[in-house]
Amino acid sequence: MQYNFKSIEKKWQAYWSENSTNKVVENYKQDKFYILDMFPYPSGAGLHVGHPLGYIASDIYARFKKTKGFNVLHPMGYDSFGLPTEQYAIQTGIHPKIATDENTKRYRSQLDKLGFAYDWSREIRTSDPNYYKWTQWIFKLLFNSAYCTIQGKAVEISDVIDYFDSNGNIGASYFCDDNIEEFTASQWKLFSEEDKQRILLCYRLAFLSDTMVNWCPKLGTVLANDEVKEGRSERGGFLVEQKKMKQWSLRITAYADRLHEGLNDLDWSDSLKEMQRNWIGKSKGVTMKFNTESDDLIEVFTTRSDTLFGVSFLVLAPEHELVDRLTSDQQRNDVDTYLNSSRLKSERERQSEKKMSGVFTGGYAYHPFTGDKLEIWIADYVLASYGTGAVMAVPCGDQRDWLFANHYNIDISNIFKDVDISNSAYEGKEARIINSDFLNNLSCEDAINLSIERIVKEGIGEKRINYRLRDAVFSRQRYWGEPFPVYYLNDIPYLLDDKTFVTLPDIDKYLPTESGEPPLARAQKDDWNVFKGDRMDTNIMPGWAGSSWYFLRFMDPLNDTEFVSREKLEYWGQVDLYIGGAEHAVGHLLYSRFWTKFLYDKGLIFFEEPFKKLINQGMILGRSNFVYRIKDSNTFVTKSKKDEYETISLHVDIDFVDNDYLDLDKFKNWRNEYSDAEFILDSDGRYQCGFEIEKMSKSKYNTQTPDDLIEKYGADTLRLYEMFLGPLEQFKPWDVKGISGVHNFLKKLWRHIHDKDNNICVSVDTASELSYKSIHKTIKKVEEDIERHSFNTVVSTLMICLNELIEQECKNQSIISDFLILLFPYAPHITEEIWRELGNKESITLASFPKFNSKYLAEDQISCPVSFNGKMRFKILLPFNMDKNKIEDLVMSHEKTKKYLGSSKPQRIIIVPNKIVNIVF
RNA sequence: GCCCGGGUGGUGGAAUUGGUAGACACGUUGGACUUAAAAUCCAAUGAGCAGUAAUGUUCGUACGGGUUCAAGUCCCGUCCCGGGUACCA
Repeated sequence: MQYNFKSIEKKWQAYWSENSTNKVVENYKQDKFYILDMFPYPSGAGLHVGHPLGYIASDIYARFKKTKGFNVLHPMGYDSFGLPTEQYAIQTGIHPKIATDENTKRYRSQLDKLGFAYDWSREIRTSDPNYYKWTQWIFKLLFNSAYCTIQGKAVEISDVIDYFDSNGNIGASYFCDDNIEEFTASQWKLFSEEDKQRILLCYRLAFLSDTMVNWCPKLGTVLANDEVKEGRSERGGFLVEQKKMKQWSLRITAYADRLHEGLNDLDWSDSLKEMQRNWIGKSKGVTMKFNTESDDLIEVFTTRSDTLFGVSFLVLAPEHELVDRLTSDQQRNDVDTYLNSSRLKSERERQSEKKMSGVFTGGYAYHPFTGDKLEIWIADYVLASYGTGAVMAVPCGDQRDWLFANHYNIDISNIFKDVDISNSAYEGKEARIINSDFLNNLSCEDAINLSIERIVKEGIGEKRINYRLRDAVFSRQRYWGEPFPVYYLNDIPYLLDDKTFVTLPDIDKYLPTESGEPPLARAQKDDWNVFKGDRMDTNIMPGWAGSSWYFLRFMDPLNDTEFVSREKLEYWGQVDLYIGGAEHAVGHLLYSRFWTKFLYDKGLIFFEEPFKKLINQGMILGRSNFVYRIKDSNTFVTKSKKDEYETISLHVDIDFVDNDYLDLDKFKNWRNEYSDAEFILDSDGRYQCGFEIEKMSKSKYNTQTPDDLIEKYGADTLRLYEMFLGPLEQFKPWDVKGISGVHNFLKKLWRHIHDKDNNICVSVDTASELSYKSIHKTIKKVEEDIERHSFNTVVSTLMICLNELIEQECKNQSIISDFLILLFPYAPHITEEIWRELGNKESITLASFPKFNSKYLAEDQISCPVSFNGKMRFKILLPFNMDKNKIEDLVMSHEKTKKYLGSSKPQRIIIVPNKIVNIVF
């Protein structure tokens, strides 16, 4: 009998489950470590080999931290609200709850087979009413809060009321809002209750407003900006259009600056932080007011106030509020035509159009410094929703302005020294400024500073920071999500009281109503667990609502009176390590940070950032195989001969292919149409398939489930192999070719310490010096590598160590035990089995990491002199026990060294064991 | 266009601070064991040149330069691949 992974893995998985080995209990005296995976959306397709990659890494790190003495929280749950399940419900009529239950069951069994050490008693599902009632609770907090720009934090809505009672809101930008009405304190007091509510709605962090939204007709819902990729829905790939609708939004823009600044201290990858920075899009600049002929003020925003004297005209967005007043009678017709045509264009069409288009209003403005008369144009390359919706056009310094000026024959003046702008604008920042009055001869940076100073001093404008980030649309017109704890009276939204939450009502059909209302409008009065006012809110929250705070709930998932208890919150704190895919860079990861900062403001949690360290695991790509069918025939030709024919390439299931060679019988049996297929083969009688690396997908027949591989090699092998594939962060194609290598490693380990009858055979005699060297070298390297999350190199290190122990015929029990503990995080089943065979009563999960002893760590290598500088210092890598004369000889005999030293002798030699050494001459 | 990554044998990848490039594994080839297969074990394996051989020697980390006694690693320029993002003023 050899290494029987099937029975071993089954046995220990059952044991761990029966004995709740992985249950985590708060131990306030022990150091904690919180490690989290991005919880999965339980789709119908189940897991493929790409999914567990991050889970394996986190499991390894969690187990490792446990052997290092930490109390490790490593929970798992499901992000179980979402679109695909609902689409499935529409097609089949099956309630999303039932489909979700089935899918999670399947996920669970797949995860269990991999031997993960999750504490399943803490499992949460976002679609569980006991969970989402707390999501609703946070929504209520957001609704009852506003953002005070002076204090720089969220405040109670009652603070806003107090402020209005004594100050009104004239002039002050004391709170973040989207209100345009101004009123005095006395006017405020005279408003009706309804009017007050309507105004307050403009100040709440969760607010209802008419906004341009991304409407996806095919999905029948609105989408957030991060759910739209290149004008299409991220899920489904349907066209998305712009539409004005009354929607819930969250005022994330209030937090733009804190979200931007907070990135600096996070231990996240640079690329990911950069993505968030770009998404927030912070730009520092200045606003400037231009007087017009008609005595209006046009306010523009610019980051390049140094180019102030290069302005040749102004451009307004078509939606700008002054367009109508500025248009002259002669131009009225042209302007109306242009406005109509641009209104008909979707955002996408506007953006895809490369040609500049615009129209002259007939109006003029005056340059605030030169007094020059500037034409005012309208063009849709200026966006109404960014900055002030108007720009000062500097054709010599901005390519868009240059193209526009060129197209409409507007003069282009040059303010850059020694720069040719006849073919394009100069967008660099190196040139000196000329033709610019008080900015002449300054560098770009100095000119920006001086110009801002003057602009502010003369009262023409003020410093301003703009953000690209927009408020997050928070409602969806779908069914399978969190309902809002909101009812309406006279079309004004009111919250349900503190203790009341809405459970998702059952409905007969999951489609929108005939009148176009969301599916929840199908629910009759009695279908709701609570019904107040004229009507209930029939929107649901977006997919990211539940996932924006789930890491908090894991600390205390069963708490019925609080979202999480203070005590547990204080103990577990921030997530120390978060592992997941980079596709959530500007969605989930930004929203979680936003909610965390908000809850921090409310004094409910004690940290401002949710995830201290983040690792993005790279996607595992599939390797698809192709066969080549000769056109209009049922004959398939091998790869090497395909160019001799006119062929169509077809995806073929990778199960029928071994090492790119097709199993002809399996292929023929795949589908009826192939049963009498004919083949043109290679000279060796085989059919070779083509291949391509693509995303794993069912339709490409290139998915590989973990289940098949576990069946064939066992979970321990799969875990080791997924790590062995390469660096965690890297995108890599899945390829099973190498799996036999790690499987052999486990078999070798088994054989090394078992005899022919499969009995454990180790020795208690003292091992050789060499063997201690091997194991201690390995202990050191494994610890360092796991700590720096280099999970792939650990596997090699362990393989080398085992090879050495085998060669040394070392079966020393304590060395083997140490080795098992090192291997345990990667391969928990086989190590647990051997651990018990060695006579240990307790599970290996309770073992502690072996202590490394530096006395076994001498280097054997000698390298040549390595460094030379003017002071005649040399660096040399050598064993620390080598004597000085020998070193001297070594140095003196080295060819290149001789060249520099001639015959002089070293004066002093400084030796640092095992390190590079300085030799002073 | 802009911003981030990255480019190392036939393949996946090592090389942690500039210090023997190619660890470890796959694959391939040859051999042992076997009636045979599977399994296992041993050996060779970056390229070129010289040699019967041990061995010696030159080239070699996308390309071209540079710094250094020493460069896969640092600097400058070019090319290619991947990701993000875009009329954001």
